[in-house]
Amino acid sequence: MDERKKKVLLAIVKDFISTAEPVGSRTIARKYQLGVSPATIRNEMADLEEMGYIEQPHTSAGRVPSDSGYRYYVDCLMEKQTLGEAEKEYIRQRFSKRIREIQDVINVSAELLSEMSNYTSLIMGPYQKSERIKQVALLPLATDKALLVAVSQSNAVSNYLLDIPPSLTEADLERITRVWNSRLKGVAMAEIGKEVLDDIYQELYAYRKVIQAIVDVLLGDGDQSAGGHISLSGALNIFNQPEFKDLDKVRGILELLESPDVIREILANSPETGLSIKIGGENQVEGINECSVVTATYVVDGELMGHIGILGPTRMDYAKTVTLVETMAQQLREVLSKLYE
Amino acid sequence: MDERKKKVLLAIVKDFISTAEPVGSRTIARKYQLGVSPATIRNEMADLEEMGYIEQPHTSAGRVPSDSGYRYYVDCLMEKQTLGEAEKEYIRQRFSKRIREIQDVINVSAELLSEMSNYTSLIMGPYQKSERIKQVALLPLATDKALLVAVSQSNAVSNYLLDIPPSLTEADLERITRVWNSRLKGVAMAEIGKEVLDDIYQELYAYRKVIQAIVDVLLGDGDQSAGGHISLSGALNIFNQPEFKDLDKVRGILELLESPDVIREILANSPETGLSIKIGGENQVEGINECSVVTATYVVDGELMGHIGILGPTRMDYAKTVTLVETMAQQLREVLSKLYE
DNA sequence: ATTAGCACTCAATCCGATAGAGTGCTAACA
DNA sequence: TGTTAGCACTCTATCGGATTGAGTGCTAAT
Repeated sequence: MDERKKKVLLAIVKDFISTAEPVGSRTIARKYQLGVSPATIRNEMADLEEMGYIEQPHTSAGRVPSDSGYRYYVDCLMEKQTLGEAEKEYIRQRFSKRIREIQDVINVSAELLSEMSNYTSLIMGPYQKSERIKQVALLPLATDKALLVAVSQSNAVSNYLLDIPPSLTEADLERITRVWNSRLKGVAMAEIGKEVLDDIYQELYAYRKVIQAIVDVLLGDGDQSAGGHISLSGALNIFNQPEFKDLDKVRGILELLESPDVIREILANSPETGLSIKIGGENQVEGINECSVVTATYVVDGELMGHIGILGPTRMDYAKTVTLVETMAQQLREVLSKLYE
Repeated sequence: MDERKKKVLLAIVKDFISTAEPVGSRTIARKYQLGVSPATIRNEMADLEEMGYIEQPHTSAGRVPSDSGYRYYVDCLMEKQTLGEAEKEYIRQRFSKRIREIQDVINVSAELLSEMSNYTSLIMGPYQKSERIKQVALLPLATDKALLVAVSQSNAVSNYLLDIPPSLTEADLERITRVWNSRLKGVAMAEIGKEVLDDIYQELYAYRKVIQAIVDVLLGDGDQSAGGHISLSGALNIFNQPEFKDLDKVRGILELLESPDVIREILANSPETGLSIKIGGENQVEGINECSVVTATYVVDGELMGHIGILGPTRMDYAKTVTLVETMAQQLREVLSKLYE
């Protein structure tokens, strides 16, 4: 892979990303100064095609990057980009209001990501398990039902209806709450292990069933199945992409995005740390083989809180998308840390 | 409007609803036994067109019902329909589980409506204002923040973050809660008028600011702007409609449906009681002039709780849709009444 | 009043010609 | 040996014209 081939590949990828049209040798020679004639470029292109980096939709069309072409671009050719001052200012401004609980932060982030990228943004989290309990309360609703209210460090509130033995009085509930709060304030959900519980059991042996129910509900899939809340924004941006001018394709994608489980799967197999870029067929999830996904995680206090990502066509503006995802993950870390202090 | 014209119009509407193709005189003569020749039907059709009930996409095409044509069909020609036993059973079965709080009921209803109609279902409610308060609680989160938890008669839980004066102690909060619950249990939100409040103010004069904040948040747009929660299901069903095989049309509708406010507007101007059918241009909302909306309200205990509706193309199966909406509104009334007892 | 017959209209479909973009190959050139 | 100009070739997209077929409106006969 000599220098000139790289330049040609870079030109093809860039041009195709911005025009969505197969790019020919003449175009490259004209728009990108390589100092060689179209014929030479054609030779290089033939080589690149043989290497699998580009392909031809049909004999007399220009070349289009293949998945591996994009991969090579992303790994070796792409120049880092940084957000403009105006964009940074816009982000700051959007984060400057309405931030009381974590869900506000998540929603704003999702909107920002999709607005600024023109693709679809996905955010998963915060994960119940990495949250610290700030407070719980049990409100009696009926003789056999109570409402469990759990507030996390980040002011996320969860409610669960609990079935309780009718014998429990209001005073009982208050006592459970009092003990629980005194022992478990600030403890991460995941750490509510047996040791901690034993402590409480000792004191509240009579109520062990209720305690167990509370633990189950807090740890388990009380709210959502594994993976926390899903926010999605800009799903309809896919209508902007010329490669999705086909009704069935659009429908397929939109149907996938309707399922939180699919979104969890899309986001889930990205690494714990750093950025992940999945290009076209690299995606495990069936049905988004013409899409790429850029994901990152956000971490607070050393705990993995969730994943964020952008989904767009394989012909996405990787440089910009990567910058956006990175910036936003960073923003999330900062804003959430403040919220947690 | 003689008898035969009605028959011809009915045939046109029915045929177009089921085939989505303009219907010609020959088709009518063949498929619907009117005992007359195509030529006669053509004459009737010319008359019907002059009356504005049908129109021609172009000279050599068949006829298509106009908005007024559908209107006449709905008002005068449509035969009532009733759900099959299998369908009723399916509804019963879907309602037989997971019903603990009102939102469960709403979600199941929305899914059922869209599944069974193949159109898009919209549900608004329950309205905060018609809910009765079962219980409130104030949990201290920080020195200047408290969580207000309000549980309604139907076990709907709402959470609000309140800013409170740092001077308030935990005991203060408990006292407010106790007085509030003893005075206002079972009172409808809308009835928290000045008289009731005066009563509380008297007892808790020192806390009047907090009380006022609570009232504001419960009554006002604490949660959503006027109109309660919005559930939507089956938005992608419009991909099934041949008249929406155009990307831009689909996009337009889907964009509208992304906005809760638009949905509120669509549902809002339907009458307090009974069924409403808005056909095409009869809809006030810009952008759904090629759609029809069938709506009804659900009422519990004499209180208007919310609106439900189905949105589909003007060429919708009105008979079936009406039956579905009516059935579901009835179901909602029943299930919710049980939930409230 | 109804109907058969017929001329007419118009969208949709198919077909062939054309234009244009782009390639690969060959031969010439530095 | 690498580069380039030239050229024949391929394939898609587009456009116009002919054809088809469904359906109408009108007229004249029943």
